[in-house]
Amino acid sequence: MRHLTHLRYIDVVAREKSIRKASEKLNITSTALNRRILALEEEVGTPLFERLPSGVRLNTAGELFIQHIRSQMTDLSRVLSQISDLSGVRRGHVIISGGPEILASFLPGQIAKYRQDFQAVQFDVLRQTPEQSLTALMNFEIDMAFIFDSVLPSDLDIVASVSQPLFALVHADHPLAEQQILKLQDCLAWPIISPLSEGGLKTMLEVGRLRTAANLQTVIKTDEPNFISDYIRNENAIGFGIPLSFEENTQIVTGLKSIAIDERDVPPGIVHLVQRKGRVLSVAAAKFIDQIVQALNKRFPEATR
Amino acid sequence: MRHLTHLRYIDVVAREKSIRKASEKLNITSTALNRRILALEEEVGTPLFERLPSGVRLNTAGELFIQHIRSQMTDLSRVLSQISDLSGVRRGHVIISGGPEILASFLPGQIAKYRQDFQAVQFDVLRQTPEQSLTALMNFEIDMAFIFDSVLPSDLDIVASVSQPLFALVHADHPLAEQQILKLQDCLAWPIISPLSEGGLKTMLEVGRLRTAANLQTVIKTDEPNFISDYIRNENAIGFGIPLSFEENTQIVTGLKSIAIDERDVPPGIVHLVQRKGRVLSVAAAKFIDQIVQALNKRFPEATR
DNA sequence: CATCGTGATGCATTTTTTGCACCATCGTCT
DNA sequence: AGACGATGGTGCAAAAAATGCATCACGATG
Repeated sequence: MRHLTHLRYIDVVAREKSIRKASEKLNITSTALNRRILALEEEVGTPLFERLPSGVRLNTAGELFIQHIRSQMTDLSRVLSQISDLSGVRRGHVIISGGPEILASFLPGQIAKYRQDFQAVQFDVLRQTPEQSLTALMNFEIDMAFIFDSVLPSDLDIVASVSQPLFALVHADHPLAEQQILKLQDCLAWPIISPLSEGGLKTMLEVGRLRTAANLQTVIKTDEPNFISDYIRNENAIGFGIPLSFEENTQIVTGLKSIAIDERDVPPGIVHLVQRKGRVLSVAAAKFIDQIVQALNKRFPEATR
Repeated sequence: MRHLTHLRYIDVVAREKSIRKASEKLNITSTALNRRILALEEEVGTPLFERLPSGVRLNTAGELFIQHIRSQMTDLSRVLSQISDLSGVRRGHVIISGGPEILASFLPGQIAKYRQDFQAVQFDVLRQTPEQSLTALMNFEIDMAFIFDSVLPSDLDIVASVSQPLFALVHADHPLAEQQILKLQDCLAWPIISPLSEGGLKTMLEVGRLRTAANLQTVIKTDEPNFISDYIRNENAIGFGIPLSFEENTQIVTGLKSIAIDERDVPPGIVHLVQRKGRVLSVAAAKFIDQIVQALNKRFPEATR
């Protein structure tokens, strides 16, 4: 798409903050790229970049303009997606980001299910912090994001929210495995695998620790649900997670057991599925969101809204 | 703007429904234009126009695409307006449409007032039926429209609404001129100037006629407020209009008098100021809307919302 | 059946874009 | 302090793209 190419040039320069770097990435000479930018600035009537000895940087006008460029590019790809949808085959590209909690069990399953029906749809799955996800959304870099237990700015549309209580994860042979519900105090006797990054799970557990004065013995810090699963098969440790990170009936599939933590000890966190406010997604992305929402409603009937 | 030119080509072809006609309008040969379109279709991967012996017509994909094009063009001009606003001078282009009732007194006054502050802003004022206004809004041809007493589709944002009771217009020497309020029956003895086009004023008057069984003697049909003003200076006829079409104190300026019709005879109509839903207007247009809303609130304190 | 108007196409020409070599400027490292 | 390297900007020739002219093929119209 010739049109798109022109726009992409500016976009890459803005991202690379250097004409020469960008020109390499785009496989053209810096001369050509430089001239395009000068020509564009001429047309707009005002410089869009500040020239620094170390490269270029967007000025205010440039920020405004690049925002428009990016919006145009994603808008165009949405339209092309709609057009290709007219001929029957659903093509498209869906870009999603989320934290480690969300990338483990639920999302891969949903994408696999979606791709059973629409094989021509390609997915990009990014692991990002909530802050990264939010700026990526605003820069049109991703279509949607899962945000776990974080404050949301007002320029987002919340597509779905699901309440996620804290669960302890233990081996099926663990002494606690037969409990229906656990107090945080019950966990004191065993080594703990606790979350590493700030926010989300870590905050939840922190709240619990303060409420119950339970001094948990952390032996490992990690955010990876899969690492936790594998580890507690080897030592009688206790890991923590939210239902979205694990299979619906953990024990059958993996020999593990997930046990709810008493909500009086740890109040549930909330996972939001968000998109940029007012943005119209491609057919592929919109349909995928439909599926996600449906799946959430089915699996967490009371916790979803 | 080179970019804009490319897009405009497609847009004009779609409007003219003929490559040759469009090429004349754009001052290029049909060959060049034709090739551009073929190239574009190649890039998109599917034809956008149906070729007919009488010209071309957009197909479904084309409709989708042209919508995107138009949205892009107006979006771009908005961004450029914002950018030029950064340097202090407010430039811009505001396109407004409305029926004859709205174009007479209120709107010219408001535009004049706005241009006192911002001389670099250019206005296009179109006279259109409500239906034309609505399609023009959806096609990004106009920034905002005044719609008088018509049903509004849901893909519009109503910026302001003001209730407009029916007024009779008479010469200052007319026997009825001293009345504070008129029943429709009072008008039977004089020749009537009634609205010509369907909708708006005509509907209001029709409702009154049915309610009161007043058989008004129409001698002239016209929609032009200025014609009505001029005519009733010459014959003791009665015209009708809404406050927005006339000066605030008619009698002083023009020797005419406007007298409210009893609202039990004719319920007031509503004038809506609308824009396309979700569309972000240029700085110039947004500021103008602010001014309009403020002016409406000031002049019709109870009738505005 | 001739005529008119439509979009498409081959080819020469014009315009635009690109690449190379080089310059001026500034930060950085020796 | 001075050499070095990286940055964006520019003159000029080559390459590429867009344009215009003449012409074709097709269908509607009178």
